[in-house]
Amino acid sequence: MTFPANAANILVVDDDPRIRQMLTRYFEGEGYAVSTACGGEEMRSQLKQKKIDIILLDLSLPGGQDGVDLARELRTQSDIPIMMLTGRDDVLDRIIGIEIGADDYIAKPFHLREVHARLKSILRRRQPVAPRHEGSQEKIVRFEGWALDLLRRQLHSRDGREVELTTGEFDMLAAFVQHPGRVLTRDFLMDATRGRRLEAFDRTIDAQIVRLRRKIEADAKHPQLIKAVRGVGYIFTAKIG
Amino acid sequence: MTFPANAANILVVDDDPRIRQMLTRYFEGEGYAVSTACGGEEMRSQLKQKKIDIILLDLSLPGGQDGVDLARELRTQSDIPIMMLTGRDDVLDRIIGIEIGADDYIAKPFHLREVHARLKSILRRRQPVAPRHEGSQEKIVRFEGWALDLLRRQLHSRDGREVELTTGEFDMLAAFVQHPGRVLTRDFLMDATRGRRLEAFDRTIDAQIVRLRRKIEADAKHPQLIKAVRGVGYIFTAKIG
DNA sequence: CGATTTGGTAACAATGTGTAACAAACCGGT
DNA sequence: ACCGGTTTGTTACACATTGTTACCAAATCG
Repeated sequence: MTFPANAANILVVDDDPRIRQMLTRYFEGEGYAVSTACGGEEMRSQLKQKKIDIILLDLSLPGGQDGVDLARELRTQSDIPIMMLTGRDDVLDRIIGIEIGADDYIAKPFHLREVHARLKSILRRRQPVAPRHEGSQEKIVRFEGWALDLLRRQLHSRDGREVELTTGEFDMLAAFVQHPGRVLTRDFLMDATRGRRLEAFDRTIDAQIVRLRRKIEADAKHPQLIKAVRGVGYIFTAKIG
Repeated sequence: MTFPANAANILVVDDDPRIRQMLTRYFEGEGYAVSTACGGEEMRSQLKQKKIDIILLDLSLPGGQDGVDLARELRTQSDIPIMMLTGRDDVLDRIIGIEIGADDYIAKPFHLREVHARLKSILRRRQPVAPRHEGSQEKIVRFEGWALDLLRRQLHSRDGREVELTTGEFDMLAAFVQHPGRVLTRDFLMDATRGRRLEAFDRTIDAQIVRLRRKIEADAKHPQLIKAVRGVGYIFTAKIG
């Protein structure tokens, strides 16, 4: 299942309630889910309860454990991205933060937009996009003389010749062969092939269907493989071999 | 094999040529073999070529990777003793150095005799350590007739001939073979190959992809190994053997 | 059967990638 | 420090792909 980048869960760990509130307000406004903790104890309990995607951690916390300790502790247990918030813009602070394993560092006072920008950057580069299919073994799907290689993203026709598919065409066809004989809604296809939502009056899917049909249907006027289901979406009607 | 402490191979990593020269002259005068590097790149290539017994490493290096980064990287790959050289005698510096895994720490400006004394001390401590177990495990990845040696940073073609890759090309290919069948975002690739962030309108990755393709794709016009995924990044589509 | 809705498609706009050419940075050897 | 050869980053433009709009035809409805 995909979600927009800003559906991420943020955990803010800072002893200053004003900072917590500021960050919470801002990021909730941006569509994130925000949890807060004022110290290590609370942080641990939050982490146990919720799936946190990134932690904004104050470098200097009161009490026995400051941010450095917490960050180090976190690193031994998980690889949740950490962005350190610190009082001064000091090279040494930065070195410490990065050394501990923080993914970024930002000095107070900070601009919320900058925090947001960096946070997005971290979330993006942290992990490559989820695989579209599991395993690196052979995954070749055959139908009506065609052979679609899901790993190599290649389509071969009956005579073994490769038919080049664009990114979008391949993703679309892959979605179909993985759900043969089922009606796939435009919403579903949009999510599967573009990872986006379908807007009102959006003909993106239809246009892409036309393009795909032109490459794989014997007679694009009378499609045999991909048929429209009026008012719903499309269905892949070939038998998978 | 044992050797007299003075026969040790020293690698000096510092961007300041005066420092390099000073240390080289002195230690060569004392009977050591001295190699130098002014940055991370050179350090790695020296380490590949020569058997190094101890590294004198400047804490603050210009460029993307400073001494802290390098020390951390080194520690993940070997246990060669490291003596950090740093600009100030700062407690924090010391803490950082030791935390990274440096064996000792000395502030500039230093007396050569003191460096020598500490160096001997470290080497004495290290003597009993078992000989390096480099290559104890090969890391060779095969795909489509190619063989990529991740430790030696070499690529061999089907007929065993070596194809020379630049640093950037190798890093890029290494990132791909380690995540086969996954879409890698430009952000991810930038982080993995340059350790930097992707700027807006940054075509660095694309340019590097072109260069890599020219070396490993049979037909760069119709890439089989590295395919673009529109709007996202690239995917390595070969089966890893 | 005419009105209305929905899908098919062409045409074009918007966006993204491929690539050459050049500039900048880097490296190894004086 | 300087120099020549590499390598990498940037820019510009060509080309490819996708998104949007408009219009037509087919299907559906009353």
